[in-house]
Amino acid sequence: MPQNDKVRVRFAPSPTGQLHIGNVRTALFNWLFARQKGGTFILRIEDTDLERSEARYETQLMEDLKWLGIDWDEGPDVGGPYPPYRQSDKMDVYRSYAERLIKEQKAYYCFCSAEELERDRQQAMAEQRQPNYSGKCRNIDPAEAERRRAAGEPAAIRLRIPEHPIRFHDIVRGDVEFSNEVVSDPIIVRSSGMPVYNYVVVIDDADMKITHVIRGDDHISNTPKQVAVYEALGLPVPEFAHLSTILGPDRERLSKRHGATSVANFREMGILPEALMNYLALLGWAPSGSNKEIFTKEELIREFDLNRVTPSPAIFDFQKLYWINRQYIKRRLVSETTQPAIPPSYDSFLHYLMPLQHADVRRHFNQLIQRTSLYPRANLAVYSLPSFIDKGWLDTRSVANEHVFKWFLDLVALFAPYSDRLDEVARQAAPVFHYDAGFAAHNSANAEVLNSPQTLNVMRTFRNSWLHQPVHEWNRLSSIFDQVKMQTGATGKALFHPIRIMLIGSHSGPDFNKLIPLIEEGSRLQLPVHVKSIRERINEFAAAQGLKP
RNA sequence: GGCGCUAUCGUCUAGGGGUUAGGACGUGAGAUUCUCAAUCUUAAAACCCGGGUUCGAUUCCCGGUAGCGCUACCA
Repeated sequence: MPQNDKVRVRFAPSPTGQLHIGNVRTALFNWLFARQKGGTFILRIEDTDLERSEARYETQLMEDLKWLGIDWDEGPDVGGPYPPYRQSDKMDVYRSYAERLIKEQKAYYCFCSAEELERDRQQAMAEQRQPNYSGKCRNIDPAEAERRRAAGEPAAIRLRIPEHPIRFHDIVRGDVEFSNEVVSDPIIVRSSGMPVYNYVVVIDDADMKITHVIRGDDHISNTPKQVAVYEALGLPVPEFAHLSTILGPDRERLSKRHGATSVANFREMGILPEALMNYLALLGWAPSGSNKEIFTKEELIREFDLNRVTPSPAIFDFQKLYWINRQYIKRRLVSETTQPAIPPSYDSFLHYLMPLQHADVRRHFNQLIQRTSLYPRANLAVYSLPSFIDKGWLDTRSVANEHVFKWFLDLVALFAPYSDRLDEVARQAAPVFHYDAGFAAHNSANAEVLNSPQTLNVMRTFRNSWLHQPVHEWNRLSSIFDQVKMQTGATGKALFHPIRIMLIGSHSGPDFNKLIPLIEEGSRLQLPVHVKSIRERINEFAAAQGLKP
């Protein structure tokens, strides 16, 4: 075991699909451990399965990690002292180690066919025995084996498992021991010449001087085989830490049918990266005796402790993630308003409010417009509105657009605290963009308010006050409400509910002091979807309702 | 089937031989702003079962049960 050495850990995903949240958690724990110990965090791409590996997943995986705030010191893109960092570039190394093992008789050629092996396995299962390899080729004379190979007979290479129990230490689970009875000689190189995962992973980890192997506990049963490889090769065995599985609400391994499972999914939902990191860190780990829930990245690095990681599997709780996300959304909004030095512009929107990449911002804007214009009787199938934003609209930082962005900023700032996911903002803000007077006047949800005795009077009075105010400055807003209050005697709900129905079609919604200015300002902007002014809304409502002046 | 891992409120967890078993999410109730959301207060809610060790076990040991994983010429 490497002593006094600097910590070196690695995250070794296969680029076969979207980065799964369980793997992200593994990456995070490796990274936190490395950063705390002042060690090295390595990214290695495990693409020995050439059939399923794709280059695009490799790039995406790196982007996902960066988005989350995880950086690496060595990897396929940045290089490092122990290249290559992609397994497919390393085949000859694996082969030469295998030849060495054969020469030292620690491994041997196996001529059994796949069908033969499968038959043995089935039989063992039927007889309720451990399905081990029979050991048939174990004692074939090396010279004989060479002859058969030369004759063209296909052969895999198997490792000779020692005759004693294999034990290793696991930081999360303590000492683990496997009887050699249950670990039968594993294949390390296929008859095709392709080496097998359980073998290459050892060589890679040893070559890269990995000190701690932190990975998912689905590897725990493989570990004895790997330890045997270390020992056969005479390489130092690292420390292991096997992290528990993340489950869905039904206690099955978290998968797509449970909803979001990839980093990309969470990003699209408007989960902030720091919220995701915070939540994931708390899934299977908690600091001693602490009641803290919200941790900055720095706090996580300082307080993380591999020894305190829980061995039991954890169910992924979306509700708690959303709650944490809300905490971070609020924090962002607060820091935005308490830092007046930052102009409320496109840039600040990009960098402070929407923690998203450019493409994401564009998509969120699009969604905002798309969804809102469909409200309220939405047919979600009709989801393709003009993608005006893509046409460089966002990139043109003209003065006019600065106003638009400022307005969007206010819009998001008004509705974001109502949301625990950023993608919810669009839905919340819908009434600003879409106003349907007929719906407002006849929606059954509004019936109770509409039928109450004071309602008509309040609506009429508000309408008159508003329409006869020549200039509606925001500081006059309260005086309008005071007027209506005085003339009708209505207060509280009786006052505000009818007016809100008239203006946004629903009796509940944000504070008028913020909402009305926002609507008025929006109505004067050149937006792709016209925001109806208060005046327009009042008039349309009156027409739909048959309201007389 | 075999082997392995795991087991504190519904969920994430703290704790630990004697505790009113703590916190958070969620849930219920109340307060509050015109409403909803948010916020605040508050309530209900847990040591898987059986043996052993011990004066005492939720905590330590053994067994059972259940869940999950592995059982490949996948990673």
